[in-house]
Amino acid sequence: MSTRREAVRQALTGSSGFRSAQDLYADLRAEGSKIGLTTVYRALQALSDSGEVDVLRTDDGEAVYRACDTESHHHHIVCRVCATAVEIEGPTVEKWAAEMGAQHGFRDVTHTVEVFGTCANCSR
Amino acid sequence: MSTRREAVRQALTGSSGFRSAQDLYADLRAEGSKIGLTTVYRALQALSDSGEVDVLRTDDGEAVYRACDTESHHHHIVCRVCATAVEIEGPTVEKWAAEMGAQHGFRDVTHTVEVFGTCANCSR
DNA sequence: CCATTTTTGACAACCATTTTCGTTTTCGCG
DNA sequence: CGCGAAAACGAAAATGGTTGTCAAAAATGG
Repeated sequence: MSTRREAVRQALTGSSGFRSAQDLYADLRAEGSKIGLTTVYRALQALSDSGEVDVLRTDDGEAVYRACDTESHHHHIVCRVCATAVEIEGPTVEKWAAEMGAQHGFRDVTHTVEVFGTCANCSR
Repeated sequence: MSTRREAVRQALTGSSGFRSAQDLYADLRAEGSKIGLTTVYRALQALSDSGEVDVLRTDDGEAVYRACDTESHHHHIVCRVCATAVEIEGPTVEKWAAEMGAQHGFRDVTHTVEVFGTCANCSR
């Protein structure tokens, strides 16, 4: 169902790195789609609710989305220049977070980790 | 100088955990201060520029601030109910982030880590 | 085909944050 | 003190990403 949502998913999958809703909207319009901004937001919300995409907030408060290859819990290392993201795993961090929680009496501990850097391409 | 900025700093220092600009504004007004919202924002921006407070974004895009005890790099574990924050250190994570960066050819690697949970008090 | 439900998109509403701008306060200095 | 420049302030308006509204359009299924 819902061709539109599919279009948003593909626009997201087709580009590496984190994209904002407005970015995706612009992309789709540029391709000739008559999609509305509202629908892009709705699609992204649905996709993030179902866990198909990751969401995080930039420092200026914009929400950015990314389609992930794996469904399991993982993190990213994002290039601060070109926004390319590489998925990374961190058993170390997972364990550390859990330990810290226990140590301070916290329950149901979750965490967000984002690593930023300048990728090999962009640092040349 | 700037009595107002001092008032904001104290409002922030006086309360544990992360507070939003609007929260602090409400607090100050409740205390009888005639401070304006604009000034609260300006003060918080100045304080964060000078590194005296930490800033991060909640999932709904609001900016929250916290006065930290130490000036060195560290992270927090935040109660998702009462927003109380405990400072934690993570040599493990620092090392891990650096390693991951090197491994994928990233330079100037930085990272943000936030741990959330329900604190002992609130989980009762 | 028609009725019902779902999806869509233009537009208005929201709300945190920023800008603008005229006023007030602070500060340096005679 | 007293005065003028500079900084700080606050009210109100503007901004901009995101969400809500609602009527039209498309899918669904008798």
